Amino acid sequence: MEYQEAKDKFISTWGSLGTLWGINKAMAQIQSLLFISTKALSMEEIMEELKISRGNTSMNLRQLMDWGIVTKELIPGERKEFFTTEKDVQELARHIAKERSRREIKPVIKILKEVSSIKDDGTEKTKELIKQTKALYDLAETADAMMNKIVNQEQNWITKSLLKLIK
Amino acid sequence: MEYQEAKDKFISTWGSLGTLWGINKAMAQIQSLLFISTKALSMEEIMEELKISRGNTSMNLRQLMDWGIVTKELIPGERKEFFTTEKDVQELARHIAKERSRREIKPVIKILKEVSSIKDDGTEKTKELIKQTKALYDLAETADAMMNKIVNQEQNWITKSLLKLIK
DNA sequence: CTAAACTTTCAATAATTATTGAAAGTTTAT
DNA sequence: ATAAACTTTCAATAATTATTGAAAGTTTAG
Repeated sequence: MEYQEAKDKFISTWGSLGTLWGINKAMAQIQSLLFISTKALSMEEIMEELKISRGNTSMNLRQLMDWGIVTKELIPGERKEFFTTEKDVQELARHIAKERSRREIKPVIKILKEVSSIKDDGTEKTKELIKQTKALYDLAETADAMMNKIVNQEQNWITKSLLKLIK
Repeated sequence: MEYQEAKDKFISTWGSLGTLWGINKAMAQIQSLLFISTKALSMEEIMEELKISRGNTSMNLRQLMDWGIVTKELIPGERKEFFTTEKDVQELARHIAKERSRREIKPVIKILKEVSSIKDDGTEKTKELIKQTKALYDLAETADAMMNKIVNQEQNWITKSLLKLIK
């Protein structure tokens, strides 16, 4: 496999994975492109490379910046803006996990808490609703806390101990 | 908040969360409904409750069965089929994690391995592609292994206790 | 200040994905 | 074997989501 084929394969795979995780294709592809680029890219270069429109590029770059994984870089003497993504995978994972927790998991946990706190009127169906949503609440809380803990630790400590556990 | 409101809130929240995770709305809603139901439900009851068509119900029940989180239950003397979901949240999480790993994560890991194994032609861009996809590969492998480990903990615990009992 | 260079916005449109419902298929009771 | 009870399939359609491109907005050089 040559460079170009490998590059295209990577970008399209990452793009389709993004879709499954609630991130749209263009957004995931722009991030992939930046991730393997050796230099910051301009909007023009991104459009050209991925064959997407100016508007699409602009909107998705903004979203990536909102997620905190892409940053503008001003190059002296250049009028246009250049973009780079976080290059360290650990840091990237940390950002993504943090955002997903904030945007998706936390709001669900809040609803689960509300639902599991309704007053028990003694009927079987109410008892079941309370019991099951309480169990989900506990699971979601634990999973969320665990994810944040893992993702916020210093790389080596956690990787080492987990690798020990796994192996 | 009364029972009906809490129930609706739970089903719609869970439904919209599903969408974010690559599971469609109807599928997530059917699972939620079964999750808080005190008894197995027929297709008729599910359609009625969620206001969805017969075809939609049938297709999504099948998908849920493919995921291994819903099962058919035959009730003696009844001609129609009844459905239940896994009621234990740990077991549910285990199933979902296992399926996601198999369907989404493993295939991506495979591509990452391929891409990161292209021959190094000495150019900077090839070196960068190899370096970055290799880093992602390591991260994905670790994360996947970790997830499976965590999610299988409960089972291991149970397995261990059972083994003790048997021996 | 003005014009060129560049970015953002957003209504229109395209692409994708979910849903319906009726016909075809299957199973079971008699 | 047949008819009723039930489930599945799938082409048509609806709903949702992504993308375009041109107009409006912004910044900077001169």
